[in-house]
Amino acid sequence: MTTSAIRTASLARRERQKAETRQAILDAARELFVSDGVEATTMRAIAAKIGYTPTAIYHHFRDKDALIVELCMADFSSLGQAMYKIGRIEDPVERLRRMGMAYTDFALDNTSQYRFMFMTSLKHPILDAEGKVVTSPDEDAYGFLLQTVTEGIEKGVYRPELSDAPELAQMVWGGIHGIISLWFTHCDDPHIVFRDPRETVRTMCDAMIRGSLRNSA
Amino acid sequence: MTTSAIRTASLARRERQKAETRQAILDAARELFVSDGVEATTMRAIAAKIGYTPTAIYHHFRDKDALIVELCMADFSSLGQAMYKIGRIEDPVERLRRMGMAYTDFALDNTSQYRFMFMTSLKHPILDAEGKVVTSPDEDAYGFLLQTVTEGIEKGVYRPELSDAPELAQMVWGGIHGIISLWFTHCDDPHIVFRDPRETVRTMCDAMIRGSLRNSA
DNA sequence: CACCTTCACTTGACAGCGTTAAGTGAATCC
DNA sequence: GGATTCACTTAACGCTGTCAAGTGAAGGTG
Repeated sequence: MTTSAIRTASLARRERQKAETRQAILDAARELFVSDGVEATTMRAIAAKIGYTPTAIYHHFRDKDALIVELCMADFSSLGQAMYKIGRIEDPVERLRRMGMAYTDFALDNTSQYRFMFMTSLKHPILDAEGKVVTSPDEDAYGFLLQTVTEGIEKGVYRPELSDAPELAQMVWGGIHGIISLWFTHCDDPHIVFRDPRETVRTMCDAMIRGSLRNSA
Repeated sequence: MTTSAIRTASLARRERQKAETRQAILDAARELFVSDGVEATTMRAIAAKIGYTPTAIYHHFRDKDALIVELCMADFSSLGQAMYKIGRIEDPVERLRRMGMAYTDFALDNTSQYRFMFMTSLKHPILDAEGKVVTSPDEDAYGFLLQTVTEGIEKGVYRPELSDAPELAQMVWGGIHGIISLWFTHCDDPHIVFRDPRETVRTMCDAMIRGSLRNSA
């Protein structure tokens, strides 16, 4: 074994060890984050869970936001996968409907992640290791949505006045997001009897799509 | 002047003075709250603005949430007034549409208040002086919405499968809320070109209502 | 082998937050 | 004139995210 080979081997081990602690931080953070939510998850608690001091975390993540963003990004890949499957549906209208329901399922199954990614304003844009702005999975999902409504517009299935793809996409996304987020923040409100958000979303999708189609069936 | 008259007079003065400080706290808090948002508004900053110590505030308000809830309640009366005017519109469908737009205008004109009341989970239910749960103006507005969709259902203007008033109300409320809240949290996102939320809401209301009517025009 | 460097991690703090128990002093009451 | 009330202050508590400086083991190099 040459000296350079030894160097690279030990370097590799060091990096592997660092990656292991990094992963340990992520695992501990995920557990707390999912069970307690963002704000109740403290750097001190994460550190204690893996037997480090809080400051150790800062050698692996810029700040708390960066740590949690990384957590969420990993979970969001499952949304991406669901969207990918749905992408094979030919009819852009049926695809849109299915995307809406998949999005809803994801939100209700990953409440902490959803709350953080879509109901919080981040301090910093998401950056990768080289400092470039990252295209996160939720933006992939948005691109997917945009493409789906664009296809519908191009096929002429929507009413002529609904020709703006971003507006249409934001209408659908916003609408679904609203039912979900209102439910998250207000489902304990004693004054309001909340309906199952999944059913309300379904009703909304049906109504919104029916009202957007050219030949309103 | 009898002794009891003196007593009530001085009592009244004391109470008036206390009410004045209370109002001063509210005024200072509103200014900071509107310009900086909830989280950036600290008890210490409010107190400094009126020349008191932070603890003084706790003689007038249970905690920070209670103070801000009271602020918001006052501002929400303008939404209530707008709703009241709209209530005179005969056609429940047109009324619904107008309510949606009034709600949107209110949200975009009172962003801090809206964010706090609808995008935050409160720790405690809102209580009045006697400790009873308060019916806040936003719940009045919800009741208004509920009544409007109920009227539409009773008049038979909506499709027969849309017979659940709470679901319909939550669909409309949630839909509008989603566009607004998504815009609040993500309008600075470099990946997404956001359309004017007012226009997106209008498009959504048109589509949702058209898709909900029995004789889809 | 001995010295030097690297760097993951710790120590000990800082400034800020919401909140509270105890104290003060002026106004009020009897 | 002494007792009482109470709006407000003082001084702290425990918590947060975060950082500058230090430590010590591992690895590199003469």
